[in-house]
Amino acid sequence: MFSQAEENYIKAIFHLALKSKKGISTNAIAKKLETKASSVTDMIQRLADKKVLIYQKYQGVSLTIYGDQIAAEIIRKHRLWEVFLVEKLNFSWDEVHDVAEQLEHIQSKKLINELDAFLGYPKSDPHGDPIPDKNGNLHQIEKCLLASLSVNEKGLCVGVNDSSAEFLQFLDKQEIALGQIIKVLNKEPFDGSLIIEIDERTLSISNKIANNLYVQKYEQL
Amino acid sequence: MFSQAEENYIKAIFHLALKSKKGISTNAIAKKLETKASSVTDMIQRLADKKVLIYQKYQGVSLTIYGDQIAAEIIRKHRLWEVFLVEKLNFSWDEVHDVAEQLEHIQSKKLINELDAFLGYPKSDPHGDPIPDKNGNLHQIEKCLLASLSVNEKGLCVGVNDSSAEFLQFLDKQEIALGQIIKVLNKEPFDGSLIIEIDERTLSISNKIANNLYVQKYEQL
DNA sequence: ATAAAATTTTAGATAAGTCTAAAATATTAT
DNA sequence: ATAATATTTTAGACTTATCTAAAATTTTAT
Repeated sequence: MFSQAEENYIKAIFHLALKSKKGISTNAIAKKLETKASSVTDMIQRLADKKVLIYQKYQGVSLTIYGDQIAAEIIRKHRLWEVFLVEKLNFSWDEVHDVAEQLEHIQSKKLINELDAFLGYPKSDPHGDPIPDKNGNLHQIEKCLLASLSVNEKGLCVGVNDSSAEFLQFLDKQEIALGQIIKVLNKEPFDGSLIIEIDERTLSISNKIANNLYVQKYEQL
Repeated sequence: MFSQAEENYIKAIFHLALKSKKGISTNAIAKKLETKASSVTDMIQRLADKKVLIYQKYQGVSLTIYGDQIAAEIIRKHRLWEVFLVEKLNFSWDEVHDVAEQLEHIQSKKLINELDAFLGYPKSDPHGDPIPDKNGNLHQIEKCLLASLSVNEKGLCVGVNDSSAEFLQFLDKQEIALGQIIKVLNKEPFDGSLIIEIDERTLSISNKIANNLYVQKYEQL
């Protein structure tokens, strides 16, 4: 059994490890959790004692298989609760995060498995991120950034890279949603912006937007 | 904002106050929360500083109006979650308590009000206890103990006094459930046991059982 | 290769919440 | 009314999780 603080560290390290492959630095964890490096050192020493991660002084950490398993369970809970909030309780996709951060710490195997069934065993959360199954297996779908598509390629909008409320609200305002087909009409070399066709509309989107939207290339569908 | 520990104290004091009217003693709180009297003294001093309760050394405590309000919110959350667990997630009424104890601490006004709507604004939880409304108003229905009925009186089974898993499982085994009509056929003066008619069956139940089942007298229906 | 800069760890402090043991107060019984 | 008993509070200690400031180590730049 882990405290909420411990669970937050485990989850943060798991997310950081997805993007880096190398040992996760103390500072990276501190930044992610908005805390001080010294606090991180304390906590990772404790988590190392509990066999959740491997730690060598000054060399950063990496989760053990056990640690990965725990992280997957927390992420499963977080994402299932997000689906629940959006599908059943009328939350919008930019409102779910803080509440899911709380709900992910509730301890009850039955609760989460029944919730999974109640929701119809969803495969991904409202932001397109995959939901680990009961055994912690995370099935990543084949996806790429919209920015990586070439002119005239089409993609199915399947996820967001940035889940901040600002970005999600921007997408809402532009009526860009998961499940839509996006075709790249043109790419501007100067600033990396894209002209896209979506839902029979033509839109211009910045490079930053295109680098935060995931699509599944059309030929992969 | 209150910590989970503080919320647990507030709720415990609220429940104790329902049954006693006088100031709630340190020992009573310690017993209810399975902790030590010295820990209780520490905590009630902190809660008194926060204006949640009135405290005079050696004289016990009583919640302020503010404290009552907070207690009602926590109880509202607890009971709404219980309804959710039973109605949507296939929990039985003897399984909900521990999970609801965790869920009641989740902070989100929107969450709880949407949950309330999603459940169809239930008036009582699976044990027949009333659910406070948004404003903390608790609408107690007219009810009495089954043991207090006279021979030949009928009552609608509306709640339990003891919510322990053992008692609830006993009721399940005997197929006694809320919403059923119970008629008292006979009362045994020697041990206080009752012969009752329920669901076209005749049952003998002990005095202890009859003192833990709430009914609404037939003429009040 | 060594100095400067950045990162990480250690040491010591703080706050919440708990505990045990001892002291203070209140209650009960004679 | 006073002694015995029970309850409550205080004092001091412990754990978790955090912080600041200083020391240790690693990385980077010249």
